[in-house]
Parts: sequence; C-alpha cells; structure tokens
Amino acid sequence: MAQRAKQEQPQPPTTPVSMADLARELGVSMTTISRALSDHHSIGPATKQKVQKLAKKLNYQPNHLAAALRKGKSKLLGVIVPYIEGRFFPSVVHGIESAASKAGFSVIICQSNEDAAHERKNIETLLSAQVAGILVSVARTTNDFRHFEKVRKRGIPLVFFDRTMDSDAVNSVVLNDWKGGYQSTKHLIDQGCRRIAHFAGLQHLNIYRNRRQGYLDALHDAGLPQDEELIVYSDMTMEEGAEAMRRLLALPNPPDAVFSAGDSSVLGALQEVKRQGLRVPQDIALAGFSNEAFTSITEPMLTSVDQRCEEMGQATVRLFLELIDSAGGAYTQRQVVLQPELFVRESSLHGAK
Amino acid sequence: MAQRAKQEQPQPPTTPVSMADLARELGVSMTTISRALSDHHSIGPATKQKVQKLAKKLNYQPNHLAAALRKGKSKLLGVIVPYIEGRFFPSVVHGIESAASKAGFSVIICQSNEDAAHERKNIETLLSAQVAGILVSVARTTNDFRHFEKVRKRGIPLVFFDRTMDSDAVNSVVLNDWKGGYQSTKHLIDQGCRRIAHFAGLQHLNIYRNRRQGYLDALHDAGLPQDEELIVYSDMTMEEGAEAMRRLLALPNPPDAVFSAGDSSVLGALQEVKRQGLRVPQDIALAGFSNEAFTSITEPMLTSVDQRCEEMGQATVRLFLELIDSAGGAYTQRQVVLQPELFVRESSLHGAK
DNA sequence: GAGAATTACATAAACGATTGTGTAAGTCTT
DNA sequence: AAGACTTACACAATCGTTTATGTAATTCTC
Repeated sequence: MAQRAKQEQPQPPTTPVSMADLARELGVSMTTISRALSDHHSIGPATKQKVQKLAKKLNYQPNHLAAALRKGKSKLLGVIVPYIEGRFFPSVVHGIESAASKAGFSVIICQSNEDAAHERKNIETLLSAQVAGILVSVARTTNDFRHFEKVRKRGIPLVFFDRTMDSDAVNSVVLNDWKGGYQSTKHLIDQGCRRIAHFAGLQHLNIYRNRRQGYLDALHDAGLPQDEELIVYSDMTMEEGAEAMRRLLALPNPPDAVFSAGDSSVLGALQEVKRQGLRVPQDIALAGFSNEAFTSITEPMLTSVDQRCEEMGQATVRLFLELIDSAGGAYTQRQVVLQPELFVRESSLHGAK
Repeated sequence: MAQRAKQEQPQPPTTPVSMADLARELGVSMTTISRALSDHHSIGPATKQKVQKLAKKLNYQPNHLAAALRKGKSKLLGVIVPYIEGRFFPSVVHGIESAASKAGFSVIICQSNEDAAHERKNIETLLSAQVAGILVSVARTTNDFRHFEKVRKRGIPLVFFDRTMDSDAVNSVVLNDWKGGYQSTKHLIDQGCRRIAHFAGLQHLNIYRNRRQGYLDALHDAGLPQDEELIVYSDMTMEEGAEAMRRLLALPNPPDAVFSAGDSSVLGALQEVKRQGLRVPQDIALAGFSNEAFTSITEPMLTSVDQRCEEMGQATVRLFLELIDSAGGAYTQRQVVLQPELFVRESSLHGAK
C-alpha cells in the first residue's frame, strides 16, 4: 500500500545530535569526541579544537541522562521540604537553587506536606531518579528515620537543614535556635520585662525545643523564675496566638512580654492585645521568630529573629558539595550552625514608646 | 533518651538490585521481568506474581534514568520561574509540584533571576536533562523568544504560565488580568471615587499591560476621563509606591483613589498616605493586585485581586499532561484563562468608614 | 484437524555517553 | 640506539532499561 504523503506535518521533532554524529562527521571515534569535550589530556589540542568547533556548529547538547547512567551519578540534587509557602522554605529553596545551579546541579523539589509517609515516597522518587544527593528538612510527623538510613546505605550524601534528627551522626545545617531564643528573651529582660511568656512549638522538633531552651536559660541567667504557666504549646498559627494571648491576659498575674517561637502567632497576639485596648510594647512587649516580611509592616512593627534562610540554603549546598568531593571521608558527619540575628523593632522597645 | 553513639562502619555503598538480578534469581529473561513489572499482556499471571513478589522482597528500585534513556522521555518536568519569593511564585510552584507529583512526575526548578540569558541557560539545562516538558513564566528582560522555539522543535511540550508570549501559537495558562483591573477599578468607581490613579508595571509584560487596559476600560465604561498624568509606571516596589503616592498627592488636583497593579507598591502608598496624616479610604481609597498575605494585616486592610496562584500551577500541569497524552494533536495550542477574584477590604470601602 | 490466533517467554539490539585497555607513533634519556 | 615515557587515538564493554522480533506451545475457529 502506498504511503500517503505526510503533507502539512507541523514539523517532525528534530532529534538532537549525539556524540556519534560528531564522530561520524569528523571520522574519529566516539572516545575522541567524549574526551575532547571533557578536556581529557590524551587528546591533542588540534583535535580538541576541531571537535569543540563542530559541537558548537551542530549545536550538540550532551545527554545528561546517558552520562548519569554510565557514571552512576547524575547532576541532580534532590530537595525535600514540608511545603513551599511563607517566607522560610521558599527562601531556603531560593538559596539552594542558586548555589546548586552555580555548581552545575539542577534541583528536584519535593514536598512532604508534613507527612512522614509522603516523605518516604519522596525519598524513593529521588533515589530512583539517581540524584547525586538529598537535602531534607523533615516533616513534622516524622519520628521514624529508617528511610534516611537507606539513602546512606546507597552512599548518597544526605544533608538535613533546619529540621533535623537528634544525632551527631548526620550532616546538617541548622540555625542556632537556642541562641535566637536566648537573645530574644534577654532583650526583653533588658527592656525591663520581668514576666515573660513563651509561645512554644511542637517539642519533638529540634528547632522549637531549642528556642524554648534558650528562653528558659535566659530567664535562669537573669535570676528570673521559670513558670510553666507562662508557656503555651501549639502549632502557632495566628488564631492560636490570639487564643493564647487571651488566655495569658486573663491570668490573675498576666505577663508583661511574650517571646514567640513563630511570627504568625505573635501577630495573632498583637491583634488580640490591640483588640483589648492594651498597648504594645507599653503594656506588653512582643518578640517573634522568623523575621517574616510582615513583621516590618505591622503597627507597631514586630521584633523578630532572622533565620538566615538564604544562607541556610547555600550552606546546605556547600556541605553537600564537600561531601561529594571527599568521597573517601564522606562518612565523617558535619554540623554547620548559622547564627541568628535579632531584629529589634517597636514591639519590644520600651525606650521608644 | 539513650544516645546511640555507635561507631559507624564506613560500609561500602550497596548497589541497588537491577532487573538483571531479578532475572538471574528467577531463571527467566530480563524481558519477562520488565514486562511483568509493567503489566504487559504477554506475561502470564503466575509469572507476574512471582516477579512482583521477588521485586518487593529484594526491594527492587527501578532506575528511571535508564528507562528514560531508552524511551527518550523522562518523568521529569522542568519549571522556570523568575525567582522564588513573595507569594505568587512559591504558591504556583507549590501547585505545580502537587499536581505533577500526583501524575508521577518530579519537577526540576530553575530560576531565571529575571534574566533572559539565564533563562536560555535554564532551557539548555532542562533539555539536556531530557525533561518531558517545560513550564515557564518568562523573565522580565526576555524579548527574544528563539530559545523557546528550540524546545518546540524538539517536540517537547512547552507551557507558559502567567507571563507569556504575545501569540496564540503557544500553550499558556494565565489569569484574566484585564478583568482583575476592570473589576478593581469598577469597584472603586462604585465606591464613589472619580479620580482614580494607576500604578502600572512594565508594559512589555502581558500581565501589567492587561491590568492597565482593564483599568482604562473601566474608566471609559463609566464615562470617566483617562488621564495619563494619573498613571505611574515603575517596578512597583514599596519605595516606588510611596514615591509615586507623594508625587500624586502633590498634584494640584490629586486623585481620590489608586488602583495598583501590585501589592507592594500599594503598601508603600498606604504608608505614605498615613505619613501625610491623610486617611484611607476616606481621603484616598486603595486597591492592589496579588492578594499578598500582608494585605489582610495592614491597617486598614488592603483590597486586592487574588491571582489563583495554586490553581494556576495545577492548571499548567493539567495542560502539560493533555499535551503529552495527545501526542498526535500536540500541535494545537491552547490558552487557559483563570478568573481573578477581588477581595474587597477596608482600604476601599467608603461605606465602612 | 488444518490454519489462525493467542499465550508465554527468550534473544539481542538499541538509548548515548564513559572508560579500561590496546596500539601505534613520536620524544626523551643515557 | 634501545628502552622508557608521553602523546594521540580506536575498540569494545558497560550502565539498566525497553522493545522489535522471533519461537515454541496452546487454544480457538469452521
């Protein structure tokens, strides 16, 4: 049967040129092509020139998949975050992407949605994509860490950032959350506050546990009592912050300040305080954590601890790069700790009333 | 809690089991393994069972790279955004990742940093990673679109979202920005405003051009004059918003409202208005665009147009999936238009003064 | 019960790059 | 001038899948 002329085919997809094409064109072997392109010493400068010129001319695009398959390692970097919203994770991802891209890596993003099972799935996905490494901030619900063990067994660099495991046997990049809590609380004390409450997050996450400990230690160092009645545990949403504030203000002996481990909850608290006709910081001083964008547009502006989001992303990538460089010593585990920065704003400045 | 300080052996990385391993174990060919795992009809149910059971038992993880190499198409989806900050792009990416992941695709994120050259690089990177498709929101500086042409030539689905090309010959998912501008402006008119200014973005981007046109058309339909003096073009940062507001308020005949194509600039404007001792919305009503998180925590809260960020991400993935399904008709280009939603808040409500 | 269709599997060639090994020539050493 | 290097390249195996093409055995059709 005669084949009908395929007339107005909008354009058959052009297949990209391969190394074989270049080799044929120049009458040399594929070895030569491969080595010329990767600047191998065993290829003469003249040949290299020729090959590279032809590659430009034919617009040769290396197939990274093929290379990755052969070499067993791709130029892909897996990242798992609980979600991509708010200020923190988008900024960290921003930092990761920038640094990774500079080092020639592409990043694959996965969301765990704060779910441990989903996180396990993500690990599988990334492993079967043959990523060169995995950067992860663990989901809130993760309490079993065996899926991470598997990554290590495969010899693939694993770096935790921000939310990590309680172990020295991991690579991690974290903020000195303790210090953030300490500084913030000490600042409130310095402003004359004596009864400082704390909005605490879920205590199985290292970050919230450390912030709380910093708070407690600052109180202790100042000779102030530690009153569990003044610590409110929650997910620290705006609503929960407002609710917590209501509860605290109703105490017979209400606090004169709040240090919150999150910004949303302190925002809720601020609104509640204003709703009750009280003044910030005169009646109650406020300090938060995360330095969210909105902290500088509330009235009064909110004091908060900056988490160095972008630096954290970059540091995480740097650590990853170190790990693949030192293939031999890859089993030494390193912890990088970033220093927080306290941004003092109106909500805690008694002098600026 | 017991500290597991066990000295870790530098265990040699275990190599993952391959189909060959399964085949050897069962004494069948790799063909059988491959087909059993992909549920091919030519494999008997008993054999399928056996293979799948062994795969589970040995914890077989398919090497997607190899499959992708062979099939010429991977399960990777490339995404190029100008940056990952603020509300819009993180949310869209969030939507994209969720939808893609549901369809079995992993997403590779690239940032163009608003730079056309960088964007070209991103395209190369994604192509050589053999992605199955590319979703892109073009950089502000892009005015040459040839690099996108190359993607089409390769037969790889390309979908623009939000910021697109001026052409029907593309697949795109956009917001009805015109309508957002129109609704917003009409709302201000309905509130009694008669001299409405506009903060306009760079006019070579479709989104800002359309918002401006919506604004103009609403004025026209209401029989109001269009006064170029009241349109301020800028990058719409907070500072530029404040500056623009200053300029407008200094006019002999200042406006009684501002419709801004962005939220940051309207926030700057709000602060400037308050600084000058004027009241919002009584002296000047304000409306923005993007429905940023901060719009509901300013005082007064800011009216703004919601861009359906997450829906946009999901719709973009859906369109991509349609394209790869209908491999034949992949050349028909589709435009999906999402409808904006105006969130009316205090900054524009004269009745609620 | 002969031919067609279906079932159930195997063989082997891809996909596109990397790389250990082999082999000529040319250069250097002594 | 003989052995030791170095230079410059080719051969062919390899990474882990997919898949076109067999090839028997079984079942179905009329």
